[in-house]
Amino acid sequence: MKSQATLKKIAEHLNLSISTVSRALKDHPDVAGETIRRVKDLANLLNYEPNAFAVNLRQKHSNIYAIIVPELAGFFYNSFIDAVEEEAQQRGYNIMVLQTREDPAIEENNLKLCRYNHVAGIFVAITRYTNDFTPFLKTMDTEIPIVFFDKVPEESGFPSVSIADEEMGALAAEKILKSGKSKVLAILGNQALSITHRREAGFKSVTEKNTHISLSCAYCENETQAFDTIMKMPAESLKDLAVFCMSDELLCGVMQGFYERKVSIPGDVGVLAMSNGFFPRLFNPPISYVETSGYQLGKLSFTCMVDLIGGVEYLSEVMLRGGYIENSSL
Amino acid sequence: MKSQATLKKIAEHLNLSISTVSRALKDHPDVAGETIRRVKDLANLLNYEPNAFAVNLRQKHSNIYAIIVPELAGFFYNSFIDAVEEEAQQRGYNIMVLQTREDPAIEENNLKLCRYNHVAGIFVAITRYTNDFTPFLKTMDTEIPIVFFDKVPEESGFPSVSIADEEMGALAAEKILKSGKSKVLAILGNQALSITHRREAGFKSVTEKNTHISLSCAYCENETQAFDTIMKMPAESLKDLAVFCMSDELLCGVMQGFYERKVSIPGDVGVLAMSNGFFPRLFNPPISYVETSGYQLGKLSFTCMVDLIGGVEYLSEVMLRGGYIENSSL
DNA sequence: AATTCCAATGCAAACGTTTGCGGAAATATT
DNA sequence: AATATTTCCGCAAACGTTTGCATTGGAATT
Repeated sequence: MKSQATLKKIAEHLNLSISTVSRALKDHPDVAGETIRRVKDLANLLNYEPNAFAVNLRQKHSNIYAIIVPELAGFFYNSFIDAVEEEAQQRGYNIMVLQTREDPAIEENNLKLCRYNHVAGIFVAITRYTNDFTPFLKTMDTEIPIVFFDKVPEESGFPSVSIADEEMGALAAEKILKSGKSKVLAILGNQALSITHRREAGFKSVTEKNTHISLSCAYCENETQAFDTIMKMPAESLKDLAVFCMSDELLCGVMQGFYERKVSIPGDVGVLAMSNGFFPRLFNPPISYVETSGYQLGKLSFTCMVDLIGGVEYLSEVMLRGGYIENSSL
Repeated sequence: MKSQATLKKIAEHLNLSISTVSRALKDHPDVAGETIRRVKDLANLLNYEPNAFAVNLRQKHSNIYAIIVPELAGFFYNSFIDAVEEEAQQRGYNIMVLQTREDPAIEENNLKLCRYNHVAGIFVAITRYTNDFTPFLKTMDTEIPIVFFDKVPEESGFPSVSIADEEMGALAAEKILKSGKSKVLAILGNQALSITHRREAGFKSVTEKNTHISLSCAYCENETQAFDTIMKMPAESLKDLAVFCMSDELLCGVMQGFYERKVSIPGDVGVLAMSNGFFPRLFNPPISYVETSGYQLGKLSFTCMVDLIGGVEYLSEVMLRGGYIENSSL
């Protein structure tokens, strides 16, 4: 039923003008206290709720921030979203989450949706296949501020917030060396991704200094490939080995492989991951990890967004550091 | 910068009326082919994109569906979202995801946002504390169709799509009995939730028929409580025992407990869960489970939504069945 | 008593679309 | 050659707000 209540209807009921009603509802000093009361009472009675379309059309922007991520699955982005949502709520903004499924075409479509809806701002972690940034430039042209996070464009110049991947990679390598294993295997992600480059570079910067250990690397697109990598390893190499997994997804694959092959951790093989902290606890033994906090990344990204909207000109590329959480896998 | 291109500007450039431009862009038969071409060319050149605010204001609804869930973390809702998104994309709709963090106040606020933005429809899994449904009724009053899924209101009368919890609970019990263990422990969720009631009822309907086994139940709010439950069990009870976990979250807690206490699975203790299938693989050994597919639930919910919009009057409460996936934990 | 001032309200334009209706020119039908 | 039909286009209203600028009546100031 219920043709929605509008300012117009309230105005007619009360023999007031639309403008007065509008102002009354926002406690504008120009309108008499008595009138404000009457208007608000009736508005309540009629369940009046402003029409966002009209409001936004008038003010030319909405109070919604968009977060675009490759995948919702996993726990990293969720904590990021939590953080951003907290900040947004406080300021009366809302969050809309979009996922790209690692598909640049969907990513482009999502950006379009954001433009179409004039969102207040966009937080985006790009897909692993994104290399054409014109859709982003096009969006920025419409004055919609964009903050890249986690998966950020390789070439700089965009406002971005990410993990200090090199440093964290180096930290991981140091811990791995301390384990005293003679062989090291690094399970890395897609080679096309800059995040892989950076973590790898950091990791190698440390291992290369120690010539007595032998390092091998495997690049895995996903959990299954990580699993296969472990399954295909000759048995003798599964001794005196330390494995570094640069992501949760890879860790999951690796651990399934180790379970399957019944290797003893940390006796024969030591394991260290980079993670948000959710998955490492699930394994037996719990996995030691270098922490990459999505939550903190979210908080940081939000302040970056606020800066951007405030007109800060220097395009900052912020880096976030995390610590080492020791469990019993190394 | 960039004052956005509008119909008006295009019209002025081409000495046409706004209406003709509008129609041209949607290939209206009333406008000449030649004109259509000219309009579209210029629109492209100027990067014209319609203003959603204006469009929506005019048509009184948006092309966005909202999905409201208690938590994004975990994998169940993600697969649900995937499914709904697939269907929506095909029809030119988009999805906006909102989370309530199990807080009815946030839930109410999210509903408000949906009303405010006149979304095309809402899919909602209610929080575990939701018992006042007036915000939902209020929303339905505004003609926004709502489909409840997974966590649905206890009292019927709302269009809802959920797992056939009783049946699945019974199936789980049957499998557990087949394991031949003499003791059974059921790790159940919050007692206030109808989902808990239903799964428990189904489970008990089977176990009660077999008087020779001893069943105990533990109600756990979260992973930690499940973990604690296991940790507090006397050692002697960890023999000849089968454990049923009604959710992934609880399974995670339980398995950490078992790891910690070094119980042999399935030798001493058998484990069976209800799950989407993601987590069970991660454990050692992989856990057998009764499957509850979020993906299928999503597909089903969408058709339910379409029905609802199509004006189907009978308020259906659809149930989804799943099979048993045998791994090596029981 | 005339002037100024302020408090309270209304007018009207604007935001960018969509769409029913009507009109003019061109074409087809007798 | 007159009428009927079709083809193409524009007018104007409507969607629900917000807001700069009047306007009104009455109180305060001279």
